[in-house]
Amino acid sequence: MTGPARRGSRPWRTPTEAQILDAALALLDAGGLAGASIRRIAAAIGAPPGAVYTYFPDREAVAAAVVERVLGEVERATPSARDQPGRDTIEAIAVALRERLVAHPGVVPLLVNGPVNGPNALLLRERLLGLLNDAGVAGESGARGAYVVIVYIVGSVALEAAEPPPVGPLPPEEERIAGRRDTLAAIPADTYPRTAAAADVIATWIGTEQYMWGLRRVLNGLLNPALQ
Amino acid sequence: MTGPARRGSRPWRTPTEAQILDAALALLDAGGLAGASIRRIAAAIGAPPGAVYTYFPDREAVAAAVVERVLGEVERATPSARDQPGRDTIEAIAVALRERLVAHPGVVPLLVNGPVNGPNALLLRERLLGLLNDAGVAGESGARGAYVVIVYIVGSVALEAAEPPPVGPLPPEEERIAGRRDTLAAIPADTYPRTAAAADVIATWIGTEQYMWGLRRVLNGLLNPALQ
DNA sequence: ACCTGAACACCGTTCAAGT
DNA sequence: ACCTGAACACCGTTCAAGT
Repeated sequence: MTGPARRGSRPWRTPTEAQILDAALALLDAGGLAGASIRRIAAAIGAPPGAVYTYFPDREAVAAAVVERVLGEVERATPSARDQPGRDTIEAIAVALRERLVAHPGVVPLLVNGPVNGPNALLLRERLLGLLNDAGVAGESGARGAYVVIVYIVGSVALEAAEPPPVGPLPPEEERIAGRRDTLAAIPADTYPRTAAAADVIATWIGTEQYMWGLRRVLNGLLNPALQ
Repeated sequence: MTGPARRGSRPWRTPTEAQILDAALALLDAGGLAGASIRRIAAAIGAPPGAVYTYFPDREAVAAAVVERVLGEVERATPSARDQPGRDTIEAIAVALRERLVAHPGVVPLLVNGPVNGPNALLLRERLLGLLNDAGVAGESGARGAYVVIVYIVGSVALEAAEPPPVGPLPPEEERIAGRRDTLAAIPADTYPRTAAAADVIATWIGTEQYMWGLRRVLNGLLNPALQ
């Protein structure tokens, strides 16, 4: 933090830093992790590869900044909303996180390839801790419950983004579910009878309905006093 | 499937295939994803880089085979155990999966970088579907519930393995928790008051106790008839 | 028929040499 | 003081040339 304080809503110190992150995100969206090389990012902004190292120490730092940018979008998409119950706001954050990350599936592997420690990540964690408290779960249970919610969100999005195609934007949800249904239809029912019987539901595992279904059960398990 | 049928308990057709996977897993353990290059794998078995392509079409196929090998260890570590309730066996599988994956943290990113579709993965899914059924949750709820369990396991392990150091074996759990406690102690309490207040619990998020705590709540939410 | 080893088109990162 | 562009040490993958 040697530069001047950040001003207004622009989160990056220099135009070039923002240009690099714009280019990195666009390349991640278009070509996945492999497409977002330092050399291609540099080429996209018309600079030699080495120029990137004026602003970021290494590739990992660029990745971390891209994650931070996307988490910032989630932060801004879910205003504090102090008037609704904590549980509803937790669900709103979970929905916004999935929505933003599925919109940028190339970013998802970055969540898992290294620690997520930026200010926006810390802010989301802080908010979740408060919301669990608002929902009636305080102290150690609140802190443990917040992590279960994080695990559910990250795990869901990671498995969803790991589906083919690994590059380019994800097709619409119905299309991906239809593709899974086709794949599942080829599974031998004699070897995997339960899978075959449940194929139509398994096809929808990566969809919004399953996400909300699971989120509600997870929150039930966390927030119901009878189950503590 | 053009080769001869697989014989006995050896899951790989040729010694060289097994050699490649041994070398890949050892390199993943030692140096993470970046350390397990095709060229290094080939060097480890004393072959030119191109030799790997006699057995695997590309790097992704090697990665998928390594994942399959680790999932096979889980399969063998959790015999069917038809005499205990479904819930207990689900917990046993969840424990075994985490144990095997944390032992090979370099394998974890592979779970998320592409689809996991091998026979051992399908077998684990099949077993989970049956166990949810045994635990009293059938039909659509059983199929949805199985995925929530998978999401919880994969999400937990992914976040745990994403902690530094990204290469080499993970230090003992207590050591990693102590490291997290030190990091968390540096977080400004005025900006993140709830994080600071809960720091000692947050430090343990990556530990066995949190994993079991969350697993039980998740299963409570899934298996309790009153919450369906 | 099979495998090798060289080659191709890339990487991330560094750093002397220029301005 | 800053940036460039070339260089270094790597990649994954292909394939002609050998045996």
